[in-house]
Amino acid sequence: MFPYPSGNIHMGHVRNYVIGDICARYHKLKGDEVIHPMGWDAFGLPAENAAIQFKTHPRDWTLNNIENMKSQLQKLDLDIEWDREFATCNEDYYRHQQELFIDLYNAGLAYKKDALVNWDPVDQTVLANEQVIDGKGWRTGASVEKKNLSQWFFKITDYAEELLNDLDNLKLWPEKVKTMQKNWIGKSSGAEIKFKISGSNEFLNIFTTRPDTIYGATFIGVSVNHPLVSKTLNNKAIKEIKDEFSKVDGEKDKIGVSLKINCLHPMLNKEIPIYVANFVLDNYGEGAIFGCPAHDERDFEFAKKYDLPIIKVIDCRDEDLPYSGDGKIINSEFLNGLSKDAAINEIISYFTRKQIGKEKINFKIRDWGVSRQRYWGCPIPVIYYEDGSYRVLDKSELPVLLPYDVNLKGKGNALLNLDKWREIICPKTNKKAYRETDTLDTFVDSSWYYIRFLNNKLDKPFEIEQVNNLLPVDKYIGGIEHAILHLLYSRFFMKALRDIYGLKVDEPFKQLFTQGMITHKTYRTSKGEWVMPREVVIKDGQLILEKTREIVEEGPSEKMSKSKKNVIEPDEILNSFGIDATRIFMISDSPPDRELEWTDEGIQSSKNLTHRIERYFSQKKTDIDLEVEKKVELFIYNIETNILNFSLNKCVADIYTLFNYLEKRKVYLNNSELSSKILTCLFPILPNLSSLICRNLFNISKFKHWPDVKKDLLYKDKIVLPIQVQGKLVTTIDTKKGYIEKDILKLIYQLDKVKNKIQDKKVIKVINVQDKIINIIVY
RNA sequence: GCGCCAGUGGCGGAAUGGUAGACGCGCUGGUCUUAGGAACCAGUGGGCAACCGUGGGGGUUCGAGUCCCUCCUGGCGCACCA
Repeated sequence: MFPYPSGNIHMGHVRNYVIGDICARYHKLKGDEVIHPMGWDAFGLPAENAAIQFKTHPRDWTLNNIENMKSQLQKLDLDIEWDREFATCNEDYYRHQQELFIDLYNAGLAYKKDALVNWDPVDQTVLANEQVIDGKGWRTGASVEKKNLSQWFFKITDYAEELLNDLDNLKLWPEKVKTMQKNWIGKSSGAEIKFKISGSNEFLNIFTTRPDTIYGATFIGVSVNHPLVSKTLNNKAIKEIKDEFSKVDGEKDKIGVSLKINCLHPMLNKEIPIYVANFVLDNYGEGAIFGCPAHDERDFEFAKKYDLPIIKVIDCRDEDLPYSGDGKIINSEFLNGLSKDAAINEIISYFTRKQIGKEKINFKIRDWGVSRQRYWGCPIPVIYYEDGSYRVLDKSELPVLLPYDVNLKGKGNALLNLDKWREIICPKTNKKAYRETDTLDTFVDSSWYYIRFLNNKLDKPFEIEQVNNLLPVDKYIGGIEHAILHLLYSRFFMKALRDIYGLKVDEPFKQLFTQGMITHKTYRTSKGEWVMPREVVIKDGQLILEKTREIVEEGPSEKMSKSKKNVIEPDEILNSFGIDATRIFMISDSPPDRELEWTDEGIQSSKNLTHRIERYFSQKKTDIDLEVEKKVELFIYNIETNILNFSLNKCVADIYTLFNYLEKRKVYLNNSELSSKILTCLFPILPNLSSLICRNLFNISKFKHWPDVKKDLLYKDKIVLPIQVQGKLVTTIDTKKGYIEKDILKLIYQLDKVKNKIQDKKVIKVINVQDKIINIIVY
């Protein structure tokens, strides 16, 4: 995943890009066509906030950071094609995005509507549902407010079913990410039922997964944001209810206020009251429910509190109420005696016949709100006329450039105050018009950047042929935090573009690898102040702060963060330990998908390994025998297998195993053919060091092809055969593959250890797994 | 509450149902010395031993860290989803 240019590369970036670089270098050596690009996710709020804080311009701040981070990345010796580089904040990227916006609009996948949206009061902008975590903005942590605003949306819900189903085809994605997306899409099937409002000709729509319990409905609950509420109550009354609701711990207490109007029960000749209830969500289903207290925990609690009738419609013991399981339907006229599923079918067909309801599949996922009320983003190519109507621009009218000269000091969106940019005369109608001042969510930028990497110079977003030939991305590496943000949006984009352009690609990323985070020990003083690990020393068995001699306490290893002062700067590490040791450490201690704890010992031993390899190859050549050759072939095989499986920690173990063997036997390969093979295999992991040694030994600077493994040399003739008695290991014997069972048993029975085990018992069975193990069963 | 993943030495971690602990860190003892952020040699799961050992308890199997059931613990995600 491409980085956000926040200022400096951090260790997480280093790990991410080293993993990818090892794969890329390996595949290049194999002769595969590899595209290994880098770019910048360069629009976004941090730039704007930083610009205000440091009195600079978001563009200058961003471009500066890019320059800095690029030079830092280059120090890592990454084999990146910098020709493909771009930043999403530059015109030559976002102008094409504006074109895609127009495509989406024309395809009916982008639309504008008034909606209740998430408002981040700190960043002063709207956020998509995916960007609100536990009711708080994902970047600011501020409590999100609900606002009714006219906003642009992308119709991701059109693809809900496909986004869900196609997860099954993503065989090379972590199960965890797929589960998260599945939960987010949130498909459930049930029915939509129309309840007639008493004394009115209007109806209230309700979604339920349990239409079989309709006869047990004794009240209606609506969300406080439901249209019926604003129609019935005045603003003051609504505000009072909201205040009331915000006072209780919404997760626990179910409270409500009667709207003092009723609904007609669709099956029974009776009226049931409508309540505004705090536990009814406005963003799920229709924002309205029917309450069936006997068979739903929440409804039960609510009914108890407000003394509403509880009518049992599924046969169960009274003490089991509320009972939400399966059972025989009772008290429900023609449904009586049916099971849950049969009753659901029966009642839905009844509703359909009577036109008071229908079968309904409901999705939790909502359309993607993409409008942001901030300056530093891609302008939305739309103009508004004075009568309030709007027009999406033609592609010929693009690009809509983001102006540079803005005043960011005022509150709100700087573009709103920039009349000379905002006001135009529409060239089509000659009428006065105003540009859209909302910009696109930065997740739009990152939803198609991998396509742009195929050709960043093209005068249109992409070439259809090229997309068909080269996508999906074979290996995509990044953190799991994007599981339902970037990774879901990109899947939607790929599918939408497929339908618009007739592409043959369904999914953007064939294999997803989620790398673990890097952690480091934390330390704090007795006052609770965080202390940098390198300022801590041990004195008389006590951890103390070197400067002030204060006693400090060691905390758990946690994700590196500036606030906890446990950050390690890549620049410093590269300067003291070099590229190769840094790369080795990034992959050595843990599997790449798990946490990696930063330790001083770890980076030091990585450095020692690089020295050791260097020393090894400077030794004079000795005789080489077949066994050495076999070990080298095994090494090639193992490294290759482990790179392909992302088991990079095992690659490091393979390196140690090989050099332990060679040095133990004092076999030195120097400039032999075997050295060349070993160095080629080291190249993806240690490009700098292996190139250097290669130049010294062979006077060539480039590695040729990845060596083909001589499979016949992997065959092991001599084996150590484990001998078990009663399934427990007793001893092992050295033998050769293909031994004759009868002959070897004679030998085995003479071994003291075996004799002692068997004693005078009778051998009743011998299990010989040829060349693997022998198990003797006695009685 | 629901879902997913994990639990193996002092630590990070290896083990297509077939010798548990590869490899590394740390530690112990030693060697060398151009005194290094070294290097090298030997050792390092527990136990004197027989033996015991992969979170607990069952099961399948000739054989289980690995498969099944169940419980416990930890992590992550979702969570009033009607």
